[in-house]
Parts: sequence; C-alpha cells; structure tokens
Amino acid sequence: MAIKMAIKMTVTKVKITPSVAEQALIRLMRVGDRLWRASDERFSRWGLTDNHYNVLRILNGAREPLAQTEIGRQMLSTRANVTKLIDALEEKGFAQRVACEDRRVRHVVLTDAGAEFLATTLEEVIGAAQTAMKPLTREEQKTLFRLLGKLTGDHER
Amino acid sequence: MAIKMAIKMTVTKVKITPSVAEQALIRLMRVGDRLWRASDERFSRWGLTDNHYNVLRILNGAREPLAQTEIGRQMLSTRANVTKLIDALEEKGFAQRVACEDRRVRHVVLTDAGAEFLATTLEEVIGAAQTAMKPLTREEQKTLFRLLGKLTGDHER
DNA sequence: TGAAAATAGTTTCTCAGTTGACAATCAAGC
DNA sequence: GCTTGATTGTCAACTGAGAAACTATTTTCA
Repeated sequence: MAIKMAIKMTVTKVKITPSVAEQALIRLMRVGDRLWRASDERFSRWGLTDNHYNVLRILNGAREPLAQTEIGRQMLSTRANVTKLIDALEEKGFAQRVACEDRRVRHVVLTDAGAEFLATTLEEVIGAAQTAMKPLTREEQKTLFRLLGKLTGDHER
Repeated sequence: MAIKMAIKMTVTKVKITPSVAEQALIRLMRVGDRLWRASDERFSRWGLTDNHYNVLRILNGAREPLAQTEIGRQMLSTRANVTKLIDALEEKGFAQRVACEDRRVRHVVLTDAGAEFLATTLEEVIGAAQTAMKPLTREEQKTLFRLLGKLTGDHER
C-alpha cells in the first residue's frame, strides 16, 4: 500500500555518505552494544550484572587485595559505583572488604564462595565467548584483537 | 610498603587462561564501551544523548515516515524507550509524530529544524569518527568492518 | 607543627533505559 | 458480525550508573 499522506511531507534531508571510518565505527559500537546486552542477560540469571562479574574476575586476577578505586580504574567505572557493586558482592558473600593500613582505603578480596562461583560458572562464560566468536577463524580473531588494540593504543602493552 | 595482613588471606584463585576468542571478545566490548562513552559526552553538549542523535540519523535516512516500533527495531531499543526519545525530540522541535492510516501506529518524521541541526552538527560528528579511526589505515578499517560484519552475520546484507 | 590540599569511600539525587501493565486498534477465524 | 488474539504506543515502577556533596583520613609544604 502506498502511503498517501506523503504529499505535503517535509523532504528536507541531509545528504550523508558515510565514510569507511564512520561505517566501521558505527558497526563497532553496534556490535559492542549487542555483546553487552547478551552478556547482561546471561549474568542476570545468576542475579548479577556483567559488572559484578567483571569485579569478580578482577579480584580473581589480582595478586594482592585491591583498593576500590583501583577496581574502578580497571573497569572504567566511578568510585560511587564500585561502592555499590562491592556492597552487592559482599551481600552475596562473594567478596569481602578488609581493613588497610591507610585507613581511608578499603581493600577487597575474593571469598572462597566467590572463587567457587567463578569456577562453576566459568565454563559457561568461556563457552559463550567461544560461541560468539565462532564466525571468525582463529586468525581472524587475532586480527580483530590486533586492530582493536591498535585503535586504542593497547597494542603497545 | 609490603602488605602485612596478607598472611591469613584467602588464596583460592581460579586459574583462568583466556583464549584468543575471549581476549578478542573482551577487548571488543571494552572498545565499544569506550566509544559509547565518548559519543555520549559529545552529544550531551547539545542536550541530547547518542540515542537521540541516532534516531535523527535514522529518520534522516528513511525514505518514508517510520513507525516508532520500526525505529526501536533499528536501534535495538524498546518501544517504551522510543516513546520517550520521540517525546524529547518533539519537544526540541527536531521530530514530529504524524497520524497513520493504521490508527495504532504513529509515524515519525524529521522536521526542518531537525534536518538543520543534523546538517550543522554533522561535520563535527564525522570528524570525531575520523579521529577515532585514525590509528587504522583505510585497509584496516575495511578489514575491521568486514570482520565485525562476519561476527553478526551482517556481511550478507 | 599545623593548616591547606589531596585522596578514598559513602551517600543522595538525578537520569536514561527496561519491564510489565494498560488502552486503543486491527486482524483472523468461526 | 463478533469474539479472540496480536500489535502499537503509552504510562508507572524499578534498576543501574554518573555527578556532586560530604566525611574521614593522609600528605604536602610553609
């Protein structure tokens, strides 16, 4: 069916011919968004957000107890938000705040329960990553990794 | 200063050796997140979110008036959210709802003011995209685009 | 030393976005 | 035709994150 009312319609359009750069950028943001959503959905089944899980992984990877600020820095989040994330993780028994010499800071450590949770869920999380990346060959995955790194200067590390 | 209290610390750790797939996935989500933040900050100067701007671009690219549901579908957002986005854009005079034959649906069109806003801001937006993508050569940008498309099946379109 | 600046964490407020319920309208099947 | 089921948009309640103000500490340096 043709749309009839389009006769007196505003036809002012801005001519946009997206450059390669912009097309790539848009697709990148789009794919990232989609992945975040999928990830969020997965973790919500465990009553967590991906950010909570992220904290657990960071704690697990740390050799020493981390200050909350440091956690926030690693995950590009604010101190205020870290406070809330740790509150929730403590409530669940997955993390614990411990005192620090510097009485301003509170260190956070993974509890045994937190480690166990990580261990039991890890398989699924990794599996999901594998599935998400499956359309790409191993070489392509490496290329993607390298290009993304180059994009943000991370390839130097 | 060494941390002393680490003596009776929980040392339970889960051994995680991230696969190539997972590393690429994490970096992808991370980069996407960073780009969204940058984008959000840019648009906030105009009193908009990137999603508002996204709607404007979608409207601009459409040949016919779009139903709100269709807009939501294109930008992976919910109907309820589209309602609020359009409310805001109408308030600003950048978009307008028009009646439709099917009286359930409300079509949305870009107004002249909206088109003008797009035109005046486009240069900066495109410039920002160019800057963000600058670390990659044109070839690499294409590769990135292709790989991302392959990842989500978009390369078929 | 002691006052000012800096830092860590918390709290409060706000905001964009999602979920779920709802009314209005259309489509399908009997 | 008429009723049942789908679809569209809206509203209210909730959620997660950010910004700014605040407290408690520590550091700086005059």
